[in-house]
Amino acid sequence: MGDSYGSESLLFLTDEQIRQGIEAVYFAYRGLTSEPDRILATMAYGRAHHRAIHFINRAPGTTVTNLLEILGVTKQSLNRVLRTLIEDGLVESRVGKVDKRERNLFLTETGTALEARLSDAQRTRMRAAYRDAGPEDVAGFRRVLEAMMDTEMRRRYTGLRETNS
Amino acid sequence: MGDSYGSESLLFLTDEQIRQGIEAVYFAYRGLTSEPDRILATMAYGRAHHRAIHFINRAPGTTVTNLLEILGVTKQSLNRVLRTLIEDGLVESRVGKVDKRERNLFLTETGTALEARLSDAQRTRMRAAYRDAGPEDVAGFRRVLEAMMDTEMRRRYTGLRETNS
DNA sequence: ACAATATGTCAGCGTTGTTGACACTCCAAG
DNA sequence: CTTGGAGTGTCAACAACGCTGACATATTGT
Repeated sequence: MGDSYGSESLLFLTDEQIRQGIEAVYFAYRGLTSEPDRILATMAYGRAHHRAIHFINRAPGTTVTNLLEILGVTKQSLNRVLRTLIEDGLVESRVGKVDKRERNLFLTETGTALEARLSDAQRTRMRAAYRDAGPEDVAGFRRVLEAMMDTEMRRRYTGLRETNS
Repeated sequence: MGDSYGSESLLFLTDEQIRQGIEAVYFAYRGLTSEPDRILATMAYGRAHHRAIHFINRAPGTTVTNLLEILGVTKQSLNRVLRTLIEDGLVESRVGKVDKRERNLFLTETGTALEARLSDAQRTRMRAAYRDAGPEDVAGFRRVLEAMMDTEMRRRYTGLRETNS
């Protein structure tokens, strides 16, 4: 493939080139989830559990509603996953201090350990890809991906960073 | 965010920076599938149907086994999807010429129309992202993503291109 | 003839998404 | 203080789409 998508040719983007980009995201997503999926399958968990664990770890103390918005699922669906994680002692749900209706979610030690195991697998792959490419490519990679997230998602995404206090 | 991932800082990649890349892929994948999902939901189809249609369009005449390898699912799972697509007249299954055990898959006119509608939605978003970034960024984007696909996937991916004759 | 391949199909199961309905707690406005 | 609404949890039912296992059929190659 080599320089088939060199920068000079990108002024005129064919549908074929665009399609290759779409497929690349699809395969990359699959590559990023395959290892965690294998780990989770050995303990009766799935990708939904991974997502919950990931974002609780990322923003400890987040509320259920906040998590619902980030994940874009219904509360019934999330609740089922959260319940098993709490029962299994991976997630702790504390009643909110200011608003007692809210539940602040935290990973327990066990939960943190699983999170680390799952994200290690992903980071290893990610680091390898970053290394195989190069710093310039990584910067471009990030800029295109951020441009791809729709407005609503970017709001959630950046909003989450502020929660991280 | 701005230059938080400028190229000079990437010589030292923190776990935080890597995690942001992982999340970006997740959100980008979601952004890429949300519109097609909405279209498909109106006609009793799902993402699995989209994937099948996409790769049959990409490599007309592909066999069932080939498709199984690309999609990485079981034949039972694919068969369920393929059956409905054939029944609904979106996909045509012709007995192989050289090997009569094989079935060569093609999109019908209706199937091609749906494929166009679905990929139009994705291409529009992709083009917008490419435009918001720039040629250099797009080249980096592609290089990192290709490095992310695991060896097996890249084999299938590139192998598919040759089938396209 | 026989083994292997490609495909299709049936039955059953698990995860994870959906709607709809309902209950409870708590906050805030009237 | 009462009432409305937000945040949360839960039950039931359902659909999409993965999976395994088993079996049938046609075809191919040895």
